[in-house]
Amino acid sequence: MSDATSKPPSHAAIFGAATQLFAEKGYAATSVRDIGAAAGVDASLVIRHFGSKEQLFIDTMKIDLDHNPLMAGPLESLGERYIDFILTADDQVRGVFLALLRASDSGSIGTELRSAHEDAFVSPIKQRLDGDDADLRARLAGSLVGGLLYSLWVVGDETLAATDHRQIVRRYGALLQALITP
Amino acid sequence: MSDATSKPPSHAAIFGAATQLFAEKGYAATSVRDIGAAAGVDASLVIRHFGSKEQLFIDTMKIDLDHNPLMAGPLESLGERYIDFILTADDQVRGVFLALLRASDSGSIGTELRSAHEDAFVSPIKQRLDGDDADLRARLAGSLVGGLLYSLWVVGDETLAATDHRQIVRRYGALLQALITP
DNA sequence: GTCTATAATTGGATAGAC
DNA sequence: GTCTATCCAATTATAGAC
Repeated sequence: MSDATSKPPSHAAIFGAATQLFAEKGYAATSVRDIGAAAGVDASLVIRHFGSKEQLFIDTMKIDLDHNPLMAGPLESLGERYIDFILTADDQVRGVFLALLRASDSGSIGTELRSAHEDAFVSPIKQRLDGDDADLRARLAGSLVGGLLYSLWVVGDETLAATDHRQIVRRYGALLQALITP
Repeated sequence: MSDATSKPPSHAAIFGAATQLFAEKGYAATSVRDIGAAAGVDASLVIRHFGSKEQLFIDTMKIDLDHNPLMAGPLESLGERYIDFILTADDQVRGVFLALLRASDSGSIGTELRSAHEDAFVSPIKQRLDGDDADLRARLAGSLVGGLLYSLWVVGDETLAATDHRQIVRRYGALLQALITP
């Protein structure tokens, strides 16, 4: 961790290959052998470097949404801007969200999903809310946002996916806004 | 299907055991051997009767929400009543929803989730909506409802689970109501 | 650090006797 | 209709040579 030689190149190669494969094909459908092959190393190295398949999954599947510019904007339009932001999230975010969701029946992965959900969908909004029911409203906001991802990405509602984003932003954003500024 | 002798008792025993095990432990964690043992028959019978594990899963994991009495009520209070109805759904519904969700990366199971979502969360509401954007509003209602199940059951938001149902019904129901009667 | 070889298990599905 | 026996494929993880 401290000196430059502590992580061999294979470590990064495995990490990169695992990140891509898990996000593309999910946890169960991705074998340690697949990861090793994609990284150009033997499968046993994967375990040696990361301990277990599950640990590697937890290490790689992090949702990294940087919404600083988003959250800094005016509170009155946060609802619409947040939904717009979510709708334009990139493929990697979708892959990680789906992989975490589908593998969440394993205890430690469930914990990981819980904290990812909290960090990405609850806390950012909660920080900008006032009042004694701010916590409840932020959690319902998390449900609302998660529900859109659920119907678009898990269910795969094609009608919704084909709908002009601006319509969804307007209608669904208004609902989110009602939780932010009641 | 037509005469009484076409389905041996083992058929029903397997069906019942599979329904329970899939809902409790999920698709991947339930083996055909587990199902056979729980039904008191050999594992090979499971395949002989249902063709494959996946087919048995699809046959058993049906969400059966009877919301006739709910949907018949006044439209102005449908939002709150629907959320209340969802929050008090029984364990079986939760198990089936979770199992379908987590196994939905298999193509045919994904199709099953799609139709279950449509039948349980979109169509019932859509039938009571008017206007040219009724379809969009019904689909967003489905997202909203699905999102509540997602955060309660998949994420396992314990704060939300410990919150008085009436508070959730009031706040989240109002959002659903805004889609029903804008 | 890296690979070869393999352990140890488990899974779904099938053939064929009864 | 039901069971015994088995096949075949795939998995994660480890031991040990280099």
